[in-house]
Amino acid sequence: MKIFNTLSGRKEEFVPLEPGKVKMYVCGPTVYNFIHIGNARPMIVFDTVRRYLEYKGYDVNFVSNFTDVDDKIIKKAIEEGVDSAVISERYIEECKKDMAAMNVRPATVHPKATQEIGGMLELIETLVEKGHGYKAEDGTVYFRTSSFQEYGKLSHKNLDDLQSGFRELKVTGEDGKEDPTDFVLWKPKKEGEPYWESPWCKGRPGWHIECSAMSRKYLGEQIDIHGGGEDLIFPHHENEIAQSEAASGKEFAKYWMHNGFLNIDNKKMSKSLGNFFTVREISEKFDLQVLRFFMLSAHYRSPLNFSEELMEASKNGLERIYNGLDKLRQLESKAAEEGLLDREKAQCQEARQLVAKFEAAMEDDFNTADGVSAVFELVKLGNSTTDGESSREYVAFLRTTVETLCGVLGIRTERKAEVLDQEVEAMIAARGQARKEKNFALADEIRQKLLDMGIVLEDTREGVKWKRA
RNA sequence: GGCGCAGUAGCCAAGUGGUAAGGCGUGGGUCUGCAACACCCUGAUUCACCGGUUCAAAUCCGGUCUGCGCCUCCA
Repeated sequence: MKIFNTLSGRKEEFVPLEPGKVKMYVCGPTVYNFIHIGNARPMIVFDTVRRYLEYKGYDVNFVSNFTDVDDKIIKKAIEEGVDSAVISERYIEECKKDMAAMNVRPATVHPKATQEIGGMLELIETLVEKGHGYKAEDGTVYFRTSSFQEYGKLSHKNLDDLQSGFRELKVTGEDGKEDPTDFVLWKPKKEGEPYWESPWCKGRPGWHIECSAMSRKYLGEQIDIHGGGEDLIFPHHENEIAQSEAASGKEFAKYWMHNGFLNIDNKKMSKSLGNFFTVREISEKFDLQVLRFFMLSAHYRSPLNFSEELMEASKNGLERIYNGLDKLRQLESKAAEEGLLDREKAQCQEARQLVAKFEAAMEDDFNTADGVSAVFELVKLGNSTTDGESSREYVAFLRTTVETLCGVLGIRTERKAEVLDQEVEAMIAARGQARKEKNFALADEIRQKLLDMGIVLEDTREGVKWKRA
């Protein structure tokens, strides 16, 4: 299996630190609002990575944090006149709902920054002791980037360029920093902000130290995979490496994976442009399975453009898979023949080749777009080689194969069961009766009434189907 | 200014040296009382442009044009 490693800029063969096990950490959201669809991309991408690793038999320890102390959370808390924990707890719950609807499995552990302050203080103390951190006059503790030789190795920047770049920007003069590229490990509290005691001052942790500390606590000093959005490469992940490696003296993460951005109409999503969507808003128009399927339609490292039109296309594509599966399920329940027919043996072989195609795609740096195409080909194989004569074994084989691959992608294959109320049920029955009697005028009248109520009827070979418009 | 990415059919998107996957849409057909649904079939002599390397290039090299990202909180 190959993984593109941001550290080397190349695809590398994946070799876990410990055979059969994978330790992976993914930076989670700051919970000051409903998550937006940009947050959803890494969630879906890395959930899929995790599912594939598990499909391959790895025991995956997957840790993803919630950042629940942050300026934006505090700001919102002040606006609402509540404690900041009220805000963060609220949006953690909402985020979990969205994740469930996107079929993103809960992580093995979801640590919250505010519950992990002890580990952060310990880590900062270690850094200060080793000369990698220092306290400024106002109590702020900074990381001394010049003390870490490899600073810049992830983002492929060199410290000299960074320093000259920063000097031009550095007029704000907040600093007791030794160097403009130094970053905050601990900062003093301001009036009305949540704070914790520390050897330096009452205050709260810097953002970067949170992930280093939580990763260390739950996964140890060295992990296999660290993931997040590409915008986190610098400075966040660069700083995590500096902190973790300066403290432990060991390589922090072996493979760094970064997903590309999600754009709206080819522009970066932002509130000021008015092209900002939360996952919750999207869920009002589309089942979030569609959002997941849409995100998997491109390679995770490519930028992905979001639009309603593209979502509509994904919805139709997903529907094709569901329809194929429906057909297989029906044939399976009615099959006359049990054992495999002769002609079906070759077709099973064809199906196995498509599974191999799917796996090869996923082995190649999680090429989900190619993987999805294998699923479509499997669906076509099912549609075009099965009928009432097909054996139960063949139909069941195709069905379970498609379901398994969808499972790896995290696409749910069970349609939501909806219930009709009795009145509608009765109208459909009445229309059926009218059709039997060839009273098509009445039948069409009833159909129109149902349509006005938002129920669309379809007369299929297997009987009358309905759906909501 | 520094670092980096991308340009493949109407749209989305794989493929990165051996003669263009897949999906959506379109068009045709099958089914159907009709409609709708569904399914099957259908599409690039060509991969932004110009040169070069090679028996062979969408794939490698050089250049041009266009779009985008990071360098500041950001998934």
